[in-house]
Amino acid sequence: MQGREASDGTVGRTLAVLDLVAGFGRPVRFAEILPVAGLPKATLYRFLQALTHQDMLAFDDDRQTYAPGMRLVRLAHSAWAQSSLAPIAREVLDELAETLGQTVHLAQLDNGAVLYVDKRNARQPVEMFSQSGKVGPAYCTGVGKAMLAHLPEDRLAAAIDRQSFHAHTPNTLTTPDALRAELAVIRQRGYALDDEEHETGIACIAAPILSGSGRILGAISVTTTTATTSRPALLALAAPVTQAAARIAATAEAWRFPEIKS
Amino acid sequence: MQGREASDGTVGRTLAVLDLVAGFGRPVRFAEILPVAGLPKATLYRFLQALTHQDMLAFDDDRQTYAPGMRLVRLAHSAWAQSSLAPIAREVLDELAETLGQTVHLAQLDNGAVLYVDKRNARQPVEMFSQSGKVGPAYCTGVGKAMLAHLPEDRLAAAIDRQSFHAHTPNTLTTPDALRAELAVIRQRGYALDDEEHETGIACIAAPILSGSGRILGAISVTTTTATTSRPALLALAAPVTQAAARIAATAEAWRFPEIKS
DNA sequence: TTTCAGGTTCCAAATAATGAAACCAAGTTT
DNA sequence: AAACTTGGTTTCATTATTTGGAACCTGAAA
Repeated sequence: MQGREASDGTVGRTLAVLDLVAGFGRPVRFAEILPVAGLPKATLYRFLQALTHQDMLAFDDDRQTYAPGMRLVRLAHSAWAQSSLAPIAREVLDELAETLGQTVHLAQLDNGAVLYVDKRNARQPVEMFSQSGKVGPAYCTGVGKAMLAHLPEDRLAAAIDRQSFHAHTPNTLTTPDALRAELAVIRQRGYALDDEEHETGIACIAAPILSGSGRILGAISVTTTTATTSRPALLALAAPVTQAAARIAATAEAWRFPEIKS
Repeated sequence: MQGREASDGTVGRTLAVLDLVAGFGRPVRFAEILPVAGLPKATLYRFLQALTHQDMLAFDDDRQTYAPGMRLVRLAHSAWAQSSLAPIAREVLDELAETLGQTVHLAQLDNGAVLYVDKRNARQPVEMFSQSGKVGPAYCTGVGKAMLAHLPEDRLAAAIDRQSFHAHTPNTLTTPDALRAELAVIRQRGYALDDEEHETGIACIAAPILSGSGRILGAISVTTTTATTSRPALLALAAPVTQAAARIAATAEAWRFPEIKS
């Protein structure tokens, strides 16, 4: 549930509180935060004041609750536009979703968890509000495993440490060893499968997006339901998905090193 | 270009640097930030370190540049989902875009500027942060004027103070007085028009979203091109737009005061 | 009226932030 | 190759800020 470790200085401590408030997923009152924050009353109070004053939190006068503020939305726009793979992958994602007619996700690894940065819905009138920014587990999702498989050992160990290994379904991998074994297969084979490991009836196939130097940048996946798509049909998606990932990687490469000295 | 005034404490100062970096709109180097930050080298350095360590900024080792970090995207997801009007207005927006077949915007006022929190493109798929989180001027946009028109005097004065009054087109209102006169009309009439004031060839009609107590919550607009839509046709949209705004307001009201003690 | 819990403010001590200056590492120029 | 630059990082004594226990509000309930 926690997250950041070295809470350097006042800033770190304050931002931890911000995370905390955001983590509730709903407006919260002072008294609800106090026990979980592990800070003295006065200190927490000052932090909340500062964050509110900075518009990182919004305080509802009537209900006396704190919620994440709009400044974050503004800042996230920049972050999304310039630090995520989303703008780079946009066209490939459009095309993939179009030709396959399935739901497509683009994700990046964030602190051991999967951070979805973009999504294309099959066709439906969007049942969930925009998934960008949403986080999910790494050990039981296609994109998560695809990325973990290409992490250097030290970072992998750290990431595995943070997994909850909750058995969402009978197929969920519930031990580090089982996961590591699976990752070896994925690395070898070039793509990952989520075989109803997160949600029964939902399967997906995912491919890692790797930089030229082999660093993992992100992953994309195509999600299907077992009801509508057979196992062979799912495996048939391996080629288009890995190819799309490769194209994104190539674009990213070109993008990151544009100005080569003449 | 600046923004927050009372830079309370270290946190405020640090977040100001975050804004600064985000404001560049592209990865920046230490030396580029230093002159505009107005901080001693060592101090700026420490701030950047802290922000990077906190994942609010991402540092590119190769290119030695700072860019907004992914933690912001994660946090913004919460903010967007629980503090913006977007989730509340979603259905109305869908419907409005569907029936009118035009581009629809949902915006909120943020620090004197317009913050777009959701959008429906004429036909295209939804892209979250690509448009959400974007900021624009208030004095020359439909949603901006619709919201300014319902601001209490003190906040209005502060907001007007922050407008640049740049003449984007011949129709742009370029003085506080002209703007105030227009706002009176808008308040009276119930909706705002952007008559090619921001961009030639683009017109829009916008309606404010007001709480029961008359507080301005946000605004919605329908955008059209003068090429495809005549003036009368645009005015004909007033009814559906104001009605949609009213429905959003009603939903917001219900949403904000759900649990009345029994 | 009393009690109580959720909030807010005080203030001396402890701590963390500050920033001028020194330093380092790559280039560039002379 | 020695002498500058430019861009970034570290030091450290000084100083200002943060800290948090405790006192204090304030509105609601008993």
